Amino acid sequence: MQKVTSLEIAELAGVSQSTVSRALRKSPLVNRETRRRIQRIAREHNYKVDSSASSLRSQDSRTIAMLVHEESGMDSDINPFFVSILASITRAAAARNYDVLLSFQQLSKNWIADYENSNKAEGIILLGYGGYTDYIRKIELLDDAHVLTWGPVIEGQPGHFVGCDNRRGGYIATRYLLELGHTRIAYLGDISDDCPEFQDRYSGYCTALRKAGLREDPVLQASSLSSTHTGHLAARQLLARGEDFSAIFCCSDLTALGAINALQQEGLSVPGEVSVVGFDNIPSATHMSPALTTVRQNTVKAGEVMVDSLLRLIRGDYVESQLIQPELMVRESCGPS
Amino acid sequence: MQKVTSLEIAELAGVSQSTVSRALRKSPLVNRETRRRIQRIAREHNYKVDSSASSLRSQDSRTIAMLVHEESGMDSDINPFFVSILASITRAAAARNYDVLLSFQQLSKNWIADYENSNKAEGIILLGYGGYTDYIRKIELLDDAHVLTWGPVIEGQPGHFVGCDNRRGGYIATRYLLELGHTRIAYLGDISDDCPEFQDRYSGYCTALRKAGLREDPVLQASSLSSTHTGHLAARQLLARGEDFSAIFCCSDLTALGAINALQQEGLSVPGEVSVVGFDNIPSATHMSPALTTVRQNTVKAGEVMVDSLLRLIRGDYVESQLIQPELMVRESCGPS
DNA sequence: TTGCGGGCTGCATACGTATTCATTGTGGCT
DNA sequence: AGCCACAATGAATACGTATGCAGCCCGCAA
Repeated sequence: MQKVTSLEIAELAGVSQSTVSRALRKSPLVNRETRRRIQRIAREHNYKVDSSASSLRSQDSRTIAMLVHEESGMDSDINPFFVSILASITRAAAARNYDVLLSFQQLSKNWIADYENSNKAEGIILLGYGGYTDYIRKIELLDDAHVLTWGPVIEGQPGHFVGCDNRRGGYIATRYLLELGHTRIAYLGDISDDCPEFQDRYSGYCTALRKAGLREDPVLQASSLSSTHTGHLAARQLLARGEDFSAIFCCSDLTALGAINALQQEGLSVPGEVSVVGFDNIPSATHMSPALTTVRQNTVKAGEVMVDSLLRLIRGDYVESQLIQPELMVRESCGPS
Repeated sequence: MQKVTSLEIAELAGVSQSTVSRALRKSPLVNRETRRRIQRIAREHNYKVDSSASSLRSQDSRTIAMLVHEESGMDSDINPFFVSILASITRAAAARNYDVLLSFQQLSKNWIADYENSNKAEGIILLGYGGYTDYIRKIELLDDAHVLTWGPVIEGQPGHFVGCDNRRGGYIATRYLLELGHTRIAYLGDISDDCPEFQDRYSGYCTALRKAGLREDPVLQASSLSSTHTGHLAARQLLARGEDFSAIFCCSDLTALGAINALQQEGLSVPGEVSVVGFDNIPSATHMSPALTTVRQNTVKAGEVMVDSLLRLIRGDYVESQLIQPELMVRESCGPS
């Protein structure tokens, strides 16, 4: 059983190889009936266009690369949020007839050469590089490659980014808690430069507080990354301070998960004694108890926007960074003050 | 800025294109110093071998496809276990200089044609098709493609599978609970033909019980898939029956997560009043409270075994289905009877 | 009748690399 | 000196497709 080529299909159909190629690419040049006949024969013989040959000739691989950042050596908890967005990107690409190469990478400036110069992919999507925007921008400019990053969108900055409107997310979450009557609202999340996205969420939180005539209080903030572990630790830290608070806004759902566990361990009920809002709307947010009220990042839309933007970038069209608007998903983890 | 080819590198190095090609593939035919010079020049000019051309000429794409099953239309909770194994496969492939094409697919017999006949990938790894082994076997035999599936390994059956020794996993989990003195041990998990892996875990559970002079009791079993949602429901169902039990063996960690939530909601403490063992060792098992005692499927090893087996399959070597041995991770969710 | 345009199709070629085969130079051995 | 083995390189070609160009046929108008 050896390889079927367009030449053999051509012979079987009594036409030339050119016509086969044209027929299968649905060129209007070839007669409709001829095309159908060729398609039928191709199908019957299980023929598929050789993608290497096709890519080589047309200089188009119809493939994009998706690089997911991973800390060196860590067998770490991959954030379910990234899994959602990764899946969504993959589906969006498939819907547009693009294949997706997946790779987990540590930070390095070589993947551009590796993927684009080798013609393996037409463009690259970066996930999990939120903390390295400056670095990304430099590479992107230097190698003028087709790179699109999920991360914080900064007005007027060069580079191509798509991200959630984190300020607004932090704002609507906090406003909701304020509306419920809470005034001592804690924030669990890193606020250093390393996590610009969390910084933005915090900034939205501050804005909401100030609009309500309140002020953020350092004593009600504890650092956490996006993991149950750090969420748990941060909540314990907060409790250990003995400060009064009736609500917590968490920088991510995983953080919220860890925090709720810590609270429950201390005998505090959620939402009875403490209200909690998360961020991300990971799938298990629905299934926890209490079901988590959280800020939804629309991953389906995000995936589509990212793929579309990348394809425009590849075509050479002008592409602006885009903000995806979040929305509050009200569930069971919050109650009145 | 136009494309750099091996021909230009050849001119720059004062050699022929053949020599460049050989040098970059580290052929022993080319002189060591020549090779180094060529490598240096290639690096300096950011040259990368065009993978389309290379694949076309050598008939080897050095790519594998990873297909993840997804139910139609569902935006479902992707099991963290699959995420782990997916990541591990990707890393293992990268370590062996293979690229990975990712795709989420519904069940169809066309992907083999799509990936192998088109020369996009040399072989295919299937994840999440545990319930469709018969179907897979048929396709695999018909198209004699290079397909490797994560799923239940059945003695003497054709086809290429790698999977966890689920029977043993169920056995060691249950034996552990028995050793702690429990005698009324419930099982949460589907036991129908649709989930052969869960069937096997159940079978291990039964074996352990019988060895201890006990018997499985239908009243202590409730159906659940691998999700927090169904786990929650199954636990409630069990509680509603009013039967006495002091321990639960769950078919997956997500199930255990949902079950523990349900128990805690009912005011039952874990492990105080009920001991719980899970299956999978998903990352968050460590961070929950109580930290979950569970059966670890070694995803790192699984990924490597799968990639190695697939590559052997591609080379035409003989490949046996393989069982990965699980191990019990003792944490905090179990106590004495 | 001739000429002309439009609808299809075929011919020839190029994409960039890997590899077979031939060739060159070099040194060692008889 | 003559021969051979061996190391290193180059020339030429094939992988399978996509596409510019040329050609054919047919119908229609002049």
